[in-house]
Amino acid sequence: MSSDLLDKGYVPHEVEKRWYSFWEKERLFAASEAVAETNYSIVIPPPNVTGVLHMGHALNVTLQDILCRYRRLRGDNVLWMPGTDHAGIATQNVVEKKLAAEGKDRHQLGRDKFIEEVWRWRQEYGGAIINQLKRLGASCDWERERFTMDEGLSTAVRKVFVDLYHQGLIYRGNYIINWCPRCMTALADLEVEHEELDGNLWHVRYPFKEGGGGIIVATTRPETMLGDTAVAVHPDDERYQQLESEFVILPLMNRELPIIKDAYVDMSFGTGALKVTPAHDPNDFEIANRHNLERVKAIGDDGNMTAEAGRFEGLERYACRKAVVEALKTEGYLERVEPYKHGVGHCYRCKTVIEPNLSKQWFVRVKPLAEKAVEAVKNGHTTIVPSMWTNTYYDWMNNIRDWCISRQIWWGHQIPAWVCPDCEETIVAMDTPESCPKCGNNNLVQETDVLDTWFSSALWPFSTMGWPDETPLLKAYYPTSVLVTGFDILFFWVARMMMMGIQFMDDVPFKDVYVHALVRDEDGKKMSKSLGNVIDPLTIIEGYGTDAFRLTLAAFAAQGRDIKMSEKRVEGYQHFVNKLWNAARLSLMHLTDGYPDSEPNPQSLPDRWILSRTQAVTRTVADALDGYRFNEAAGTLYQFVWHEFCDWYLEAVKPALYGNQGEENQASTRKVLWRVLKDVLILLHPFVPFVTEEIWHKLPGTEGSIMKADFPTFRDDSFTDPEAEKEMELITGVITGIRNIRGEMNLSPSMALEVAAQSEAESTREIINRHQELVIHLARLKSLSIQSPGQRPKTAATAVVEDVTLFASLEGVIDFDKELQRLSKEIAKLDQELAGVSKKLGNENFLNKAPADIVEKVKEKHTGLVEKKQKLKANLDRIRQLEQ
RNA sequence: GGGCGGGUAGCUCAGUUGGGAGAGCACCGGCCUUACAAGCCGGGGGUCACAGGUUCAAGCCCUGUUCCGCCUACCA
Repeated sequence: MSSDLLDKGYVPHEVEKRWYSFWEKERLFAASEAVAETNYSIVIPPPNVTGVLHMGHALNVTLQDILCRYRRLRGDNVLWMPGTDHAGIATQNVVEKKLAAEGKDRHQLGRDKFIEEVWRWRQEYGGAIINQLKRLGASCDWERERFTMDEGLSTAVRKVFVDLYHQGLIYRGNYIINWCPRCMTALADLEVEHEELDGNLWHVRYPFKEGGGGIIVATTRPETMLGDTAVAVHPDDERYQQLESEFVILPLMNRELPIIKDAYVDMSFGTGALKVTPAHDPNDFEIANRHNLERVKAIGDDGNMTAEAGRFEGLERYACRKAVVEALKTEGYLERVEPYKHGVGHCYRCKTVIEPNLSKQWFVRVKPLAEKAVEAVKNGHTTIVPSMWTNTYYDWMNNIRDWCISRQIWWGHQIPAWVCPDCEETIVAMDTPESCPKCGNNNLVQETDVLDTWFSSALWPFSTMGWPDETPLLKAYYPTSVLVTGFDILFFWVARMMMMGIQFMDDVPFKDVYVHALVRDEDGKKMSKSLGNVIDPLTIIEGYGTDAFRLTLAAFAAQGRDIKMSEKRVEGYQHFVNKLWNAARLSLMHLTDGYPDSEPNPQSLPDRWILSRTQAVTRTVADALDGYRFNEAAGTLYQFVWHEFCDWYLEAVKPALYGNQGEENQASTRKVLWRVLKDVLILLHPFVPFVTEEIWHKLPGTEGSIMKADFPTFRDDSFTDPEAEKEMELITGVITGIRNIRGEMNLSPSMALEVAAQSEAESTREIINRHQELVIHLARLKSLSIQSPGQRPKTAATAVVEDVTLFASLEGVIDFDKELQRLSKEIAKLDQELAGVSKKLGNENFLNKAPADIVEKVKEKHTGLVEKKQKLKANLDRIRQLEQ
C-alpha cells in the first residue's frame, strides 16, 4: 500500500500526448478490411483544408469518437475514415490573398502555376486541422486519410460527372444564376445567405410611348432598370384593361418597352405593374422566356455597369444605383420613395451581395435523384435522428431546383468537357479526347470551369473507400453505419450524399444520420469572429484537459438543443475527471494484485449493491449510446461514478479494505473493487479516453490498451441483485436520516452519537442489525441499538425513515426549540404530500378507473405517509412535554 | 409567407410509452473525517410561459394566445 502510485491531482497534458502517440504507434485506430457482421463505419465530415478547429468540429468529432471507441469496446470492426475537403473558393481566396501580399495575382501566374501554388500551400498548412483533431483524441484511421483532390477521389468525380452527363442528368445552359462579383464565380442557390436589410422601394413612372401619364413600377434595385425590356401587368387587372398605349418608354434610356400580361404579377403589390429585367432577376427571366423578351445584361460580372447601361457604363453597381436615382429625380420620373425591408442574398464565402446574373453554366437535374433520396428515408433505409429533421429533409428535397455545379475558379476538379472550336461539338469523357469525333479537329478546348466543391463531397462515403474500383473496403464498410453532422450542412452535404450514394452505389450512404446541435457562446449567440465571442477549443484543452472538454460536450449534447459553452462548465467536468483520478488513487492503494480471471463473489451488502448497480448503469449507457443520447450516457456515468461509486461505495468499504473486517472480507471486497473500477474505466473510456487509459495501465491485472478491453456484460443479469439494492436503500436512508439530524442540529461531525433504531418489523430490524457496522461507520456513531418500539430515549432528536424511527440521543446538548422546528418542518412537508395523495384516494373515479397497480402504489404511499407522520407527531409531543 | 425548436429552481438545462419535478452551477449552514478543499456532510429554493380542452390523472396529449431563437421562400 503506497500512495506514490498516483499523484494527488490529475495533470492532463503529458498524459494526453503520451497515450495518443502510443495509440498511433500501436495502430489501434486501424480498421481491418475483413467483412463481418459487426463492421461499423463512419466517414468524418471533412473539414476545410483551410480551416482551423472550432467548437463545431470539436463537438462533431467528439461524438464520432465516442461512438467509435464504444463500438470497438463492444467488439466491432471499426473504420473511421478521416480526411479534408479542398474547399475550392475558400482555399483559392486564401492563396490569392497570400499572393497579393507578395504583390502578385493569379492571372500573372497563369492557371497551372497557380494550382501548383495551392498545392504548395496545402502541403505546408493543410495539415493543421488534422493535428488539432488529434488533440481531441480522435481515433480516426489516419493511415487512410483522404483529400477531395486526391487522384482516386478525382477519378470518382470524373466518372460521376461523365455518367450523369450521359444519363442526361447533367446539362449546360444559359440561365439566371447567383453571381458573386467578388469571387467572380457562379454559386448554387444554397450558397447564398439571405439577410433582411433595410432598403427602399423606389416608385418610378414609365411614361407611355405617346406621352403622358404612364405606368408606375416599384423596385428595390433601381440600377436594374437599365436592363428592363418590358413592363408586366396581370391579365385580369382591371386597371390595365384599356391602356392608352401598348408601350412605355424606359426613362434614362429612352427605350421602348412592351406592356405585357403575365399571371405571375401580383395585383395587390404596389401599382400592380412590374418592371421586367430578364438578365438580372430569376422571375423576370422566366417571364421573358414566356414572352420572348430580349435579355439585356446591364450589370457585368465584375459588378460594374456594362455598355448596355448607356451613360452609366463603367459605374460600380451601387454608385450606379445612386446615379440612377438622382437622374430619375431630376428628370421627374421618381414618384416616391418608401423605406422597405427586403431579403438580400450574400455570398456564403465572402459576404458580398450576390447579383442574379445571366450566365452559361453546368447544372445537375436533381429531381429524379431527390425522389429516390426521399424514398430511402421513407422506407427506413436511412434514419434521421432526431426525427424532427426528417420533415426538413423532405421539404427541401421536394422543392429542390437544379443544382448549378460550375464555378469560375481555378482550384477544383476541372470539368471533363471539351468543345470543338470548329463544329462546336461538346465531348464529355473520362480521358482527354484526342480529336473531335464529329469533325476530327485535333485542337479541342477543355472547359475551364471547375466543379462545386460539394459535388466531390457528395461522393465522400464511397470515393474515400476506393470507388469506382470494387475494393475490399467498400465491401466491408459501405453503407456506413452513421453520419454525424451539424444541421447547417444537412442540405449542402447530407442530402447530396444521399442522392449520389443511391445513384452510384445503389444503396444509401449511411444507415443513420445523427444531426447534432450548434455550439453557441454562453449567452446563446452563435460564435463568430465579428462578435468576438469565439472560444477556441485548444484554449479549453490547454486549460482543462481534453477529457474534461469532451465530457462537457457529451453531457450537453441533448438532442435538438444547442449547446451553450462556457469555461465554467468545463471546470465542473474537470473536477469530475479529478474525482475519478482520486477514486482510482484510493483503489490502487488497496489493489496490489489484479483479479482478471476470478469472478467476484460479493459477500457484503456494498459489494452486492455496487455490482448490481454497475450492471444497470452499463445497460443504461449502452442503450443511450445506441440511441445517440450522449447526454444521458454521460450524465448517468457522472452520477453513478461520483455519487454512488465514490460517495457511497468507496466510503462503505473502507473498513473492509483497511482489513478491519478480517482477511476474507478484505479479499472479496478487493475483487469487487477491482472489477467495478475496471468496468467504470471501460464505460467512461469513450468519453474520457486519456485519463482512463492512464489509470488502466496503473491497474494491476490489465494488459495492453484499454481500447482493446471488453465492454462490461449486461445482457445477462448475473450481478443484478434487487434485494441488495432494496437493503442498501434502507441503510443509506438510515444513515442520511442521522446525518440530517447532525446537520440540522449543528452537531459537530467529530461527536460520535448514540442512536437507537426502532421498528415494528422484524425483517427491518434484522437488516439493520446485519449492517450495524456500516451504519455506525458512515453515520459516525458511538453505538447503534436496534429495538422494537418501546421505551423512547428521553432527550433525543428524531428522524423517520421508511418504517424505522431513529433516536439520536442528545443528553445535555439537545436544543429543544431547534428540534421542535425541525420536526414541525418535516410534518408540514408530509402534510402537503398527504393532501395530494388523500385527494386521489377520495376520488371514486380514480379507484375505479386507474390501473390496480397504480392504486395499490398510492395506497401504500398513503399508509407510509400516515405512519411517518404519526411517529414524528409522537416525538414532537414528547419534546414539547420534556421542554416544560 | 411557410416550417421547426424552445419558454421547468437565481443561472444553464435534463425529464422517450401521461401516474414520484430532477441534475450541475450558484446560495445557506457545518467540516482539513486516514483518495480528493478541484473535496466531504446537511439544507433552502419551482402556479413546469398563459388560457382552455381530453383524462380518474397532464411538465408530457389536443386547441388557442404570447414571447424568444433558428431554418426556408422568386412579391417587385
